[in-house]
Amino acid sequence: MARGKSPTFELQRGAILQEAARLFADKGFHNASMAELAKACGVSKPLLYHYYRDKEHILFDIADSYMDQLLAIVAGVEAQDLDAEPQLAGLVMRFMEEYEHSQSQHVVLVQDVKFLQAAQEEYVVGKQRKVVAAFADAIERVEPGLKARNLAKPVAMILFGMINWTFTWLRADGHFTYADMAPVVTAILLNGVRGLLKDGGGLPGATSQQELAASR
Amino acid sequence: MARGKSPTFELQRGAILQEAARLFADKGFHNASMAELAKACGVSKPLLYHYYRDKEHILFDIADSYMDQLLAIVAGVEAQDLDAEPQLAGLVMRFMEEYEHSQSQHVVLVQDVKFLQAAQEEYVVGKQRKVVAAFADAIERVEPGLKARNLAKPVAMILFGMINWTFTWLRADGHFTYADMAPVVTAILLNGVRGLLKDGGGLPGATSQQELAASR
DNA sequence: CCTACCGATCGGTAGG
DNA sequence: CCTACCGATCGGTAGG
Repeated sequence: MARGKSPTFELQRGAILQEAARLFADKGFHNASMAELAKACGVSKPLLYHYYRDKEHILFDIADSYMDQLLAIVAGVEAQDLDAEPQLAGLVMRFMEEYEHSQSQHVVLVQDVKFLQAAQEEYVVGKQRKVVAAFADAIERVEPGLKARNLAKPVAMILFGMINWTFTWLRADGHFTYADMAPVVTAILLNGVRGLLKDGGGLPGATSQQELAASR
Repeated sequence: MARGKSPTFELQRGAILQEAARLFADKGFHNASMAELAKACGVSKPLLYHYYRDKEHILFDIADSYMDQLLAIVAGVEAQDLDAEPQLAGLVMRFMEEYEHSQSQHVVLVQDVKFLQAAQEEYVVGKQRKVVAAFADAIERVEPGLKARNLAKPVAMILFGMINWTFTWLRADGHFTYADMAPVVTAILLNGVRGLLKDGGGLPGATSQQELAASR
């Protein structure tokens, strides 16, 4: 008869996951060793293999469980049935709040997911696509004219650029905080998107582009 | 008397550099082997060590020479003595044009520079800081009010987020091109920054932030 | 005594 | 849950 797992199994696993996220984010997946991870967790290297089959499964669990967190945030904001602009602002605010406390997970997601096997990578990327679709929908509600030009998704990716890039320059202990920057990002996005469809707003084919080409 | 180096030395070195950028960007610095690089270059592994002392010097040369290219673009736009908005738009346009043709170099810069020795990393980061300062100055010229709030540099980093993140979603063969997206980014930035200092623009302390906190 | 370049193998360490 | 190891592959260099 199977004895079942120790009641502390999930706790230990979670501790390993958190330490691994920190280590992989800091040193990179291939430059971080299982021996280092074992030492950081205060356990032997073979014991790590009691909780995870191999190094790649740890990477997958970091990325997959983090995507579940982000999807839960999306669902939570959508359940509030907000108007278009507060909903988009809420998504940005909630994501940046989450990012502040998940820096390691996010860095791993961005820099190491490509090292997963194709099937596992695709599984994580599928969840990422759901998040992008939710943001694109929210953007489309704010500026419905973007839909006709298929610009909702590109604008969503531009927004993700603004907030995801914060990992390279925003420090939790720095002069500016995530709470400071979330409204700035929201303002740039909302003001920026509102002006996007006007004449001279800079859309492909508008005059500003040709002026730049001429000044080359 | 020193005979000097072969006339093809610099050509060979440049070819290795380009191939290494492609390989490191694709597989990551630590997951790419010198044997693979040698094979991709069509030379023996020992011959690589004739052109570069070790693997890390290749990484440094990729990042450092790429930063020189970006600094040259900044200098070129500044030499045009444009008005504030055309100058900022020009910087964005030129950088995205460059990015389109330097995807590998840019990915290496973003994901692998942290693996350099501290002194070499700091050298590259110093050049990055010059680029950021140039963009922050251009942003400040467009919206001088940002200076008092020390927001020029954060807004510059938000802009770099928009354009640097394109590496994760813009494909040279995709539906949208860099040439399509540069004006969109410029429009979002210019419209966004213009509205940033107005009441209700979403700056730290503005009502929108408190509303979101209340709706939590 | 230089450079250019090879096949073979070095000392160490990776994941398991 | 440990010590002790493995097959393989790493970055870098030996002799010629």
